[in-house]
Amino acid sequence: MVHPRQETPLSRVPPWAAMRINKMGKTGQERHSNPTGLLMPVRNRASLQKVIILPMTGDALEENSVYNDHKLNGCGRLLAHPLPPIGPVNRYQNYCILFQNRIVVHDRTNRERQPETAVPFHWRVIMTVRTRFAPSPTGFLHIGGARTALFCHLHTRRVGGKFILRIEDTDRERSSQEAVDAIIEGLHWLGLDPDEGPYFQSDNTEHYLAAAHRLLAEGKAYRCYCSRETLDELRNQQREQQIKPRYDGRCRSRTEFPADQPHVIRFITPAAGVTAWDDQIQGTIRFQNDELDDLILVRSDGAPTYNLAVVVDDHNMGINLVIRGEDHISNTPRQIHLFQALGWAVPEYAHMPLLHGADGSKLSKRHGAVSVLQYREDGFLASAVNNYLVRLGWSHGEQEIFTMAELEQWFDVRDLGRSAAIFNLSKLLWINGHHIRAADPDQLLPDLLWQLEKRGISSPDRDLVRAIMPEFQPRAKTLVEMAEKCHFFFVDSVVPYEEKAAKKHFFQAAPEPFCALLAALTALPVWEMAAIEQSFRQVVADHGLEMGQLAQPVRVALTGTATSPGIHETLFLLGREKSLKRLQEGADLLQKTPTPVSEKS
RNA sequence: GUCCCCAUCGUCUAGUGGCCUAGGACGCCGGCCUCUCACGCCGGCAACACGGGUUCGACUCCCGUUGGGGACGCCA
Repeated sequence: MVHPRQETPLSRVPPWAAMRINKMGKTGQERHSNPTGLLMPVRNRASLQKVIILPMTGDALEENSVYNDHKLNGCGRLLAHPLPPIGPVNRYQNYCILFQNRIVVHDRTNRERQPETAVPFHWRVIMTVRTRFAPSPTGFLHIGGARTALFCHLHTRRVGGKFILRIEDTDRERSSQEAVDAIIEGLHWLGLDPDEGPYFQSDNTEHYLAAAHRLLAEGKAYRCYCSRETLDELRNQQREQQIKPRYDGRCRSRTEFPADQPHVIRFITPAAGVTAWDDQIQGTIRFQNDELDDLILVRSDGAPTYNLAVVVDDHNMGINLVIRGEDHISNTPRQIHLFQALGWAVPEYAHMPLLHGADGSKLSKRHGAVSVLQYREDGFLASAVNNYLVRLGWSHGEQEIFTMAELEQWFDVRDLGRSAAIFNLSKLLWINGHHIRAADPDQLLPDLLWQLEKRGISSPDRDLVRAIMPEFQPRAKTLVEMAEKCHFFFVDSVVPYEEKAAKKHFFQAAPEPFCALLAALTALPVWEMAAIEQSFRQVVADHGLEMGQLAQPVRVALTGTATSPGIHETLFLLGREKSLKRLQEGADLLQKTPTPVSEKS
């Protein structure tokens, strides 16, 4: 049985066909049989790498020569050269040209044939997916933004595309250099460095204004002189009437448009009809055009607005896939109108579900939506944060733990679910623990050293830290926790002991076996694991004890706490000098304190 | 209020009409391992929002209701 999705008519094969096929395990290319004269939409020239025509027979088509196409008069002007074919091509039969935003495939000799009798041939389209992450530098990179960037990055990796960083700083009041730096550093930490950029919208103001003035000249935009007060009043009235607040277009009917009086430039939104697109995550989304008002393109201070800047940049930068949060869905029809008014190709859209806080609303500062760099501070691994974020809305069988390499191979934005996910710290912790355990100790070393230094241990012994790491990897969910747990290795003395541990495990111990162990270890010729274990077991056996009866008080003496790696390992790693010193301190304390067993009753 | 989107265990998810007595993961509870703490292993609790259709058959398709979210700026 053929699934409906596979029945897409060839004439409607989307430009990201290459990507879709890729998902099936191919290499980003595929053959299709087409009738001749097919118009295949290509979203944006910049995205087009090459088109390869593979007809059944014939000679090679000449490369780089210009072919005029008279069949398409009225559609626009010829923009492109023929695309280089590979394989034998009959120059009088099949060729293709890039015409505006379409690839036109022709078969001259068969021009008069009916489509059903036309000789089919194969084509391949290889596109470069270009997507962008476009944060506004009004604050740090938070976890939701990081997720968007991650999805952009992963998706482009799989299809060999480009991931572009664009800083949307058209609001100069609220933008700051600190925020720009924080965003770039945050992305870098997560391993999401862009392939291109950062580009700054503040560098492109002239392009936006040129586009706005072109629309003005073409009668697709107009000057609006309404004051903010007028607009506020209008909005309030509309809210009272319980209708959607929007500009009523009153300045459209003006007869005078003096350019020297304070005004904004508004876009003339189509009054009727429907604007729809096939969202790669959400499916088809439709808006009635009469729901939309005339949006502002240029502010009264002459600065362009977001919607204008986005459209101009997406076009100029050759963006053909926009991956962004679903809070942008309502901007999309407006942006599509602008693309159309400017005669530009509309990109594909993928609106991803938002990340929510525990209360189920959009993640914000209120939820402690802190900078991603705070997660580094808190001892999380970038790979774990990425792993966690990608599982919010995406899955791959029953696998939970992923490496970046796996994600770059498997992630496809079209596999994302459509419902919002709630951020859940305990699962992040679990994943982080996994990544810590799986990590190469050498890779963790710089971060753990950093965490130790933050805890006041100046220049910790690098070799020692490296040596103890494997003991602590399974015992810590974060590097902060790891630093806490191995802290005792780096201090001069652990006295006084942690109260609870001392009371429960230390002061109840008998001094004799304790001192016997001290003596046995002191007598050891070499400080080796096997020898330490041997001595330990001997003392335990000699005094007729259980392991724990000696191990626990020793552990307290060594670490000041009731928990640590295995007691032999701890002794060995702590080293002869420190171990014996701490055992001696312990022995002194035990002998000074006349067994206060009765205290507990 | 209007428009748009969403809806499976507490949370993240699998599920594309019969493989579902609904699978996995986190968390939680119990156990095993054990010198402590972890790790690991075994087991348990726990969900298809509701109501109508369509169908021999609905978690899956359609409609409605309810609930949740988003948008409605001279912010992005």
